[in-house]
Amino acid sequence: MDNKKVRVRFAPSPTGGLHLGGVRTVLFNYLFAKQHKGDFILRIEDTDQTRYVPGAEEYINECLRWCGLTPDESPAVGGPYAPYRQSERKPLYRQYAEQLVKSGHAYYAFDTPEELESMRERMKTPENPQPQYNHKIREKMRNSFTLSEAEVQELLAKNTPHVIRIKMPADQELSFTDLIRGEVTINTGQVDDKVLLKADGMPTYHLAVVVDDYLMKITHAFRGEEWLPSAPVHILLWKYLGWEADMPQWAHLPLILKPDGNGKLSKRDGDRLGFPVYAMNWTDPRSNEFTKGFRELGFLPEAFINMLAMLGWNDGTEQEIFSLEELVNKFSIDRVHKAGAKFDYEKAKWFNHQYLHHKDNESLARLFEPVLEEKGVKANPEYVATVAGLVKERCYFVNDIWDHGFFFFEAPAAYDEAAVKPKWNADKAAFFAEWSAKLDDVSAFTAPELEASFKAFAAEKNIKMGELQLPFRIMLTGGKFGPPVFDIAATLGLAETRTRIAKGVAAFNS
RNA sequence: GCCGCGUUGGUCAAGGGGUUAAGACGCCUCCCUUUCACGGAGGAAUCACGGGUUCGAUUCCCGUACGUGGUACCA
Repeated sequence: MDNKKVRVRFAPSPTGGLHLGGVRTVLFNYLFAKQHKGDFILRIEDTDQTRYVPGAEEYINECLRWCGLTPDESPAVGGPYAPYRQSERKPLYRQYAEQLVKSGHAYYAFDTPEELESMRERMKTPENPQPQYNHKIREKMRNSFTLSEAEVQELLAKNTPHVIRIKMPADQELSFTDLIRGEVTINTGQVDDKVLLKADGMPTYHLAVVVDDYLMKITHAFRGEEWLPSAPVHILLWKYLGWEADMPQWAHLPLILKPDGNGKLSKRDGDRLGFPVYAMNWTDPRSNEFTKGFRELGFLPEAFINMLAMLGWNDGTEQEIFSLEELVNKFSIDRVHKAGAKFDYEKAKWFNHQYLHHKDNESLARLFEPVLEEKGVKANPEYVATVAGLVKERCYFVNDIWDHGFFFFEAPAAYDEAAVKPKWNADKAAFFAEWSAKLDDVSAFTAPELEASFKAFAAEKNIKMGELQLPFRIMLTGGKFGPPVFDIAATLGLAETRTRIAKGVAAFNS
């Protein structure tokens, strides 16, 4: 279409934790930008002062950082189009709203909130349960259509609170091309005369996106599907302001839905169904309500990102595991699904499992370090890495390393005696005592050597391997779990293995 | 109510006028392993419905149903 540098933006309002769907929007923006060697911008849309939540912006920054989706321009790092916080751009917007009034595409409205409320009450009918301030109603309200020029000027001069609303055409089919949905047509009569500039002088989203996207030279605008119905307002604004040639291409992303149907996924669903919805832990500073995040639950950022990418997009092959870099290369907006996707936490866990399974032991050990610390365990990094390597394939989360390998850090406190005792006898007790004594002869304290020795001695004693392996495992771990027994013994080392055998034999004998 | 968007197994989904309609998650069976897992081999399970168009529709068109979003001086 043109060879302008690609510039996209993620424009959240700082009202709370960052929803998984928001992160996906960030992701798609980021992938698209990076693929086209373009810029990814973070713009904070804090035009609603009543909804501003302290800390939310920092939280968003941290989420992006954790995910590795860092913006090229943002309130935090600045950039050539600063400021990137709409509240700080406040003085900018009024002139454009006024320009629209002058050109006849917008008008002053002096209706008070109470008047609006009463209008809605009055006009409400079963057929029209939600009356809009539209081309019909505006004839009945207090605005620069119904008021004389003189009256308007007087009200303005007296600083009467007022808003500026767009004048939507009564009946005009407006079409545009959506990168995901193709041609979309909406009748302008269907949407109300949206407020552009609020009484407090702040722009609404509708004015602010258009003005800022223009000023910041945004080329592609990706946003959630919930914006589709108001797209005509934005498109008209681009036209009325005379910027049509610079209008970004639109892409309305499908929504992420509740797993059990009925509606878009919300924080509440996470609480209800037992999974996270926010990227990271979030505590609402007002209500003190705490919400658990993917990060703190043990998700790896690369797994989280990968999972999100596959929620609504695929590359047409059977590949499901993609690095960020691969995603940047392979992402294409026209392969984004049109329909909303129900979130599947089981699949999300599977992604994390995949990443954990294939992560190198040293990194895993580092991630596991805090857990060990919390348990009050001191262990050298090499040892932890070995353990991680042994148990990682059965872990979904980093924390699971403890559940599957705690016995590497502390001797079993109790034994699953029911699994051993029925078949326990003096021969077996003798076997372990003697084998334990022979352990010095093993050429190297490794799993294969140990197994060979164990096997040979079992044959000598004429006891089946199978009869011995389970008791051995239980001596070492306390129960029927863990990696292969000889790996455990080799990792534990000679002294510890011996101690545990002795303790185990004693326990089983009693 | 009105308007927009959507609809392939339970979920994510490939495909798109003629196919045995991929694959993944989950579930089940078996193999490996005398723990669990990993891995491997199988299995159950799908084109919302009705009309067209066509020699032939899951695929194109139109309806209906259902889902979902919007309908704020919130984004």
